[in-house]
Amino acid sequence: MGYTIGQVAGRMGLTAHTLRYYDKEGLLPSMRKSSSGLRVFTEEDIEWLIIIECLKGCGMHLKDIKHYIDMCLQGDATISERLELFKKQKERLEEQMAQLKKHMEKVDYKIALYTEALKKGSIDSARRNQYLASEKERIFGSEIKSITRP
Amino acid sequence: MGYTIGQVAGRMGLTAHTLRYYDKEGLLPSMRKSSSGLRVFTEEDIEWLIIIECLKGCGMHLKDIKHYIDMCLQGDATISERLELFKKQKERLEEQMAQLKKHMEKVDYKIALYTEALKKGSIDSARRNQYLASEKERIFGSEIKSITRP
DNA sequence: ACAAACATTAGAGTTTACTTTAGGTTAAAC
DNA sequence: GTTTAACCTAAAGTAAACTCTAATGTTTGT
Repeated sequence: MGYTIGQVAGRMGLTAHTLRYYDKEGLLPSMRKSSSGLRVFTEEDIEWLIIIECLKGCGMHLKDIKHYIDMCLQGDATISERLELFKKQKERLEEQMAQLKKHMEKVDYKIALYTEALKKGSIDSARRNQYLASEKERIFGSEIKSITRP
Repeated sequence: MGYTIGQVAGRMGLTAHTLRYYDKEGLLPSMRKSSSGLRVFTEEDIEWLIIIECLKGCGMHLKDIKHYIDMCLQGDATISERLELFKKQKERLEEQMAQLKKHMEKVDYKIALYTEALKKGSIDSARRNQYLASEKERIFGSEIKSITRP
């Protein structure tokens, strides 16, 4: 009673290759093989896969997922550690979110600039040079005097 | 009159390796070398670096940055294409943002679950099994009947 | 004039999460 | 009973953006 790797792959939206890879990486602790060496997926394996998908859905790396699985196998003693893991993950996500927002601001600025340029037919080089000058000032301080273009 | 690779690297917060890599990838179109083969960074090179940093700050891949630089070199004729590039980048960022928000929701759920578990000393296996069951239903439909754990 | 600090190159290595390939074994269908 | 579809392993390949190595060359300071 069980599923073949192909059946599970199809159902889970993964490839058989990926499932073998997960197995090799120790993400499927309940995996068993038939006498002839074929993987037989049971309910338990599928549950682990669902957990893996959930954690991937948290943006977690496979290494951390592996660590989580190992902790699960150790039982309730690791609950606080598992909570910590998710808290750290939340921090990571928040950082990424902040980063994305900064990126978005820059992109919006560029879109505004180029939308304007498209109207005029050429980019506003005064504005462009002003940006470069201020960045140079920020990065090089007073080391650079000339900020004009050759 | 110019800067050495080490000076620029230090000032820009990059390594000399990275600058050589950028040069090799064609991201520094104005790079010149001294008679003895050493890179001499001019104002213009630094301006390109500032532009590269800005675009990296938009979350853009180096390949797209290279493309952008090539378009800049072609002048005002490419303005509308450059605008398109940033609009596409904005879409990409919005997608990533949506993804991150989904991740965050899942992580928050896990934190709630484990915070509760920590209080009780063990995880709520009824709740856990309910989640697994609903996911299995979603993924496998009616194919799986038994949803209990061995 | 010579050492220390800094530069050069080509090319190999790193990371993550797969994906592909090659060469074979097993199971299902007819 | 044979073809074919699906499976196996081990190992190499991929992408991005560096990062490092080794062997060598150049510049600067004393």
